[in-house]
Amino acid sequence: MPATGNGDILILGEAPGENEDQQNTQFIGDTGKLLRSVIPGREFDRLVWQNTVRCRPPDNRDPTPRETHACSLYLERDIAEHKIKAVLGVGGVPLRRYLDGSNITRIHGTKFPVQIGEHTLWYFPVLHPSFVLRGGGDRSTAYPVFRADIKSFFKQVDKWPKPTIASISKDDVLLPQSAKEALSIIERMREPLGVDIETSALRPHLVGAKIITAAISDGKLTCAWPVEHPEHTTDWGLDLLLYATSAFRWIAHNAAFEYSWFVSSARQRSIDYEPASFDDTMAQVRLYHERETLLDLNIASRIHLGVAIKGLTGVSAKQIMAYPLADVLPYNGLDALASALIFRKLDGKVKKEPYQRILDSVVSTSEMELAGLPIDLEKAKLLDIKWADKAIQAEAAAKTIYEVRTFEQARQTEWRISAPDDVGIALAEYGRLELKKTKGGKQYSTDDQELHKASPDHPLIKAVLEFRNAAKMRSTYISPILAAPALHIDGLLHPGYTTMLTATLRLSSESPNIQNYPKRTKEGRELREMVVASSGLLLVSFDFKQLEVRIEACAARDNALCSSIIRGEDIHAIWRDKILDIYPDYWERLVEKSGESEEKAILKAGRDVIKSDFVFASFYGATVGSCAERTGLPFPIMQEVSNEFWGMFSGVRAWIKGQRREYADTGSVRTLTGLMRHQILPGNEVINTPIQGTAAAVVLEAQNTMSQMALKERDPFLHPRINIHDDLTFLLPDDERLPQYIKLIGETMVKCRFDWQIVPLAVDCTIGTDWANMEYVSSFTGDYVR
DNA sequence: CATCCCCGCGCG
DNA sequence: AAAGCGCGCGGGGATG
Repeated sequence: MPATGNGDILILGEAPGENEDQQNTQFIGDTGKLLRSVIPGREFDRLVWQNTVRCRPPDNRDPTPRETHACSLYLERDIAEHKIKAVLGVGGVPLRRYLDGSNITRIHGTKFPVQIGEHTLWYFPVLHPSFVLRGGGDRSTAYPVFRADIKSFFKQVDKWPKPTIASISKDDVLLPQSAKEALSIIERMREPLGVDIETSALRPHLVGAKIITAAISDGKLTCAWPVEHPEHTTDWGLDLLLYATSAFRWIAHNAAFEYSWFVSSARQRSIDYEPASFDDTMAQVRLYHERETLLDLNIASRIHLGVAIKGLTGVSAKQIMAYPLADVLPYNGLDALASALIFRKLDGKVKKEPYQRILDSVVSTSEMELAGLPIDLEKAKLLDIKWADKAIQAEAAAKTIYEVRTFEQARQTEWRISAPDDVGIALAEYGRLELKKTKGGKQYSTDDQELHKASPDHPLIKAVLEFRNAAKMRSTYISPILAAPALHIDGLLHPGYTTMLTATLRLSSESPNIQNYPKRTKEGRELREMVVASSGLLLVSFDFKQLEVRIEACAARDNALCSSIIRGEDIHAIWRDKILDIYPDYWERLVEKSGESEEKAILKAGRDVIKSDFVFASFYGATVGSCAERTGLPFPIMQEVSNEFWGMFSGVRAWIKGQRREYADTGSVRTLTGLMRHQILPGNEVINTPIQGTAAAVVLEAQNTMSQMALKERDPFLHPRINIHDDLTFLLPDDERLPQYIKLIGETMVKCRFDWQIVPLAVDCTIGTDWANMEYVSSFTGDYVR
């Protein structure tokens, strides 16, 4: 099938459909209609239409790579003939042809250079109209993104510079043999310097972790040298690295990694070291692309430099220790080079405020990771025994139950209490319970709620839930603490944090995830006793009060909500009390749900339920039915409460509507701090993203401020030690200085730092010798502009 | 053996 | 079809 049309822009589809095949032309039918409907009319006479594969594959399947390849010669000819300057690539099939391993839902709307035959041109991927049609056409959640990308393509295509592909080769990497030689190369470079290191382990505090090689590049000159590589250890490698990164501004792809290795290596050797100011290409890329992922240096280099940097050496980062030094050095050097070049491409092209916040968080978060947390090993051992015992008992009890014995006899296999599949089959097929199927329809649903609904006091269900709970306590929360002393050189617990991974730029924590240690039930909270203050210190937590509600109030500028906050009302407690007034029977449900017996504790648990399952849920778009199910309130009661709620907060309701409109118009949403998110978003994420993202920025700003103060004053107590989204925890001296520290931190955290703030921020301060038994000491409320 | 997904569940 | 959002982790199972 020949190309249709005449002009300098190629619309490149996947493959002809049936009608298109018969009529010998591209993009007819519904998909073509939808595509044409979003292309500005004046552009039509410059369009050339063609498909990646020129013949229709049977049954409308995706073309194979071989078929795609076979047609590429024709495509080259079309491009040369029409002097095509840019390709609007429609859907995932042509995208994968030019950017291997990428995903259209992640990369739509991003131009990158491609080499097709002799020609270098821009490729701009957009969603496929058939994907949009499947989701409901112009009512689909994908439609705003589809339309916005195509509009922006035509708006910008004539302003784009000529695409270029960086000429990079591993022969560019110089291999100095001495400190003197390396220094003379580095001194010929121009700031800022791209820097990259290869290491034997992911984190510097792990036992046996070493920097094996290092590399520096300014985009023209690049050099790489061994530090502590098994083949060759230099006595100058580390010193040179520390010198260069303290004397010159530097750039890294994920600077937190480099920062924590540099600082940690210096401190371990008692070297006085202060890193120079730095930039982070991962942060640039994260903000430039306005969506999560797309962080990988290889993809970034492919998009921004035209070269997949990792493909040039054939070294795999995951098994770096398996390669000879002669392979590692060029690999290391090219990463530094790519980082230096990407920085220069993106410098000045990302929003300053969010970018600076990420750079600051590199320091504060690295310091948090490096500092680690003291643990009580004896307590951990006791808890391990306690929960192991509970697990054994629950499993033994389950094994005697009729359904399980029948399961094992009938199937002649052992019934496994930890396999949801076995649990479902035993209950539904060898017992008489009705269980829903899971989302994929593959198994019986056996989650807590479903089992409880099926039969609240079935002995097998009780045993399974007890076992699951005990197993989770041990494997997820206790065992990482037991393992910590053998893993880390200082014997402390070092949860790791990532700063750029999440959709809203919240931090996330891993190994272990310190952000999800149990808190809501008494029994679960006991696990927090494993995290303790070292002697002479106290754990001191500062928790932002109702942070997301305050932000939604600012975003919506809702009078009722703002006034309620300014009056200092506890909105979750108020709605809990309203509900208990209307429906006193709910008390029993709260008693059962919380497992508490004291009135105060039950009220607190009730507040938490209403907070997460009604107030927050409603603010983020939950339906009345879902709120009713989650809180355990009867539907009519929930309906009544909900009506009153929205009557009161009509401003929030209007803001929610406005958010949906903004997404429909632009395919993007933004936080109050200017962080954009441009990707396919289901309706309720459109609401959640601005709120959660703004809250994350507020907390990060406080974290960064405290950390900067700690470095400036040379007072390590001021470094936050834990970040849990609305909570910063510190380890402070338990002496006469404590009140001043608390006052300083509390007042700093609630300071008004944003022009959109029309209600105050507030924090509650709690202290304890362990992380479970924290007592309230004071609150701080900040200023605000109204 | 490594890697991915599913399921379930802890936190904000 | 969508059902509040955001995370990480462990066990089981399928895949290569």
